[in-house]
Amino acid sequence: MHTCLPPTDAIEEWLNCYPSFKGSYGHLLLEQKEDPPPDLAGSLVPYFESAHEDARKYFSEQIGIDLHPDSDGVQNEAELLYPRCLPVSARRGLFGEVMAGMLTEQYTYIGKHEWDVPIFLFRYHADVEKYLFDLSRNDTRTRQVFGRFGSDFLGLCLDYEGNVIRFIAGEAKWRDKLNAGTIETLMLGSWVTDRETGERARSGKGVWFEVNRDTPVPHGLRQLQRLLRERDPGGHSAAILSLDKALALRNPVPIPRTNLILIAGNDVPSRDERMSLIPWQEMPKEYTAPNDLQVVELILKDGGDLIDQIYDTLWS
DNA sequence: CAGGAATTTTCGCGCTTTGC
DNA sequence: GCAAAGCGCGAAAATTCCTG
Repeated sequence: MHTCLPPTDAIEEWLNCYPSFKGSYGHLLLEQKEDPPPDLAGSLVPYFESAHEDARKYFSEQIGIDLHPDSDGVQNEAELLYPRCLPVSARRGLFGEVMAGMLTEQYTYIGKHEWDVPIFLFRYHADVEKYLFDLSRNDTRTRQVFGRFGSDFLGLCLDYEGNVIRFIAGEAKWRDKLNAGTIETLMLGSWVTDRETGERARSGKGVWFEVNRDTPVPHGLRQLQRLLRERDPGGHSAAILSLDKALALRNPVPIPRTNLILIAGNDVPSRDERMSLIPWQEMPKEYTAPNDLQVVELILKDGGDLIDQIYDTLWS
C-alpha cells in the first residue's frame, strides 16, 4: 500500500502556490521558487518509492526476476530495476502521475475534500511489464513504452467509517516546455488538415475531450478495488464494499466525482510570473462535464533534471 | 532596418494493440 | 493492411526579439 505522506516541508520550500476557487472550478498555480531546497530530489524520493512499490513487487513476480538491488545472481541487475530502467518519456509520464497524487494529498482542492491515495495503479501499465520482460532477456533492446489506458490517477475521499464518498480522477501531463502552442495542442488536440477542403483545425482529441467523456465509473476504479482487495482487504473493507456498490451492473450506487487536470513542465520565457496557462477566473468553456473540476499547473525549472535525479536514486 | 539570436511552432518519430 | 489510440521527445522551420 501507498502509506508515505507527502513531504510537506520540502514542498513548501519548493513551490509557491496560488489557489483560486470559483463555483465548481478550482485552479491551483504552483511555481518553483527561486531557491528550491538543496536536496529536493532526496526529499521526494520516499514518496516516489512508496508510489511505485506495488508495481515494482508485482512486475518482479510476473517477470521472474528479482528487481531488488540486494539480490544477486541476476545479470544486468542495475539495468532491470523498475522504474529506473524505463525510457525517458515514460519516466516523465510517471513523474506526472506521482505528482498528481502528491499534490492532491498536499493541497486543498475544490470542495475542500480530504483526499487519500491508497495505492497507485502502475502495475496496470501493461506495456511496462512487457518492456521489462523483453529487457530482462535481451538487454540490447531499447524501445519506447506504450501508454496505459484510462485515467492516470485515482484518489478517494473516505468518511469516518472508511466508506468512499467521493473519488477524484486525474489526467496528468508532462511537457518539457510549457508554451502556449504546447498547451493548446495538449488541451485541444493536434492540428489536422481536412483532405477535401485543405483547412486546418484542431483534432479535438486533447485533454478536454478525455475529461469530458465522463464514463460514470472509470475502469481504474475497478482496478483500484481489485488492488485494495488483494493488498489490504481488512484495512479498506468499507471502501471495497462501497466500490462494489458503485461498480454493480444493476442499480449501481453512483459516487460523486471530481476531475483533476495536472499540467506539469518547465517554464518558458514568454510566461510572466504568476501567469497561468489555463484561465483561473472562470471555468473554461471547453469543460462540459458536470463534475467539479480542479486544474493544477506545476511550473518548474530544469524539471527534467529533477525527474532524472529522483528516478536514478529510487531504491539505491 | 539588417542580421543574428532566442523562442515558439510544426512535423515526424518511436511503440503495440485494436478495429475497420 | 492501415489508421488510431495512448505516452511524449527532438529536429527543423517559422516567428519574434534584440542590438548595432
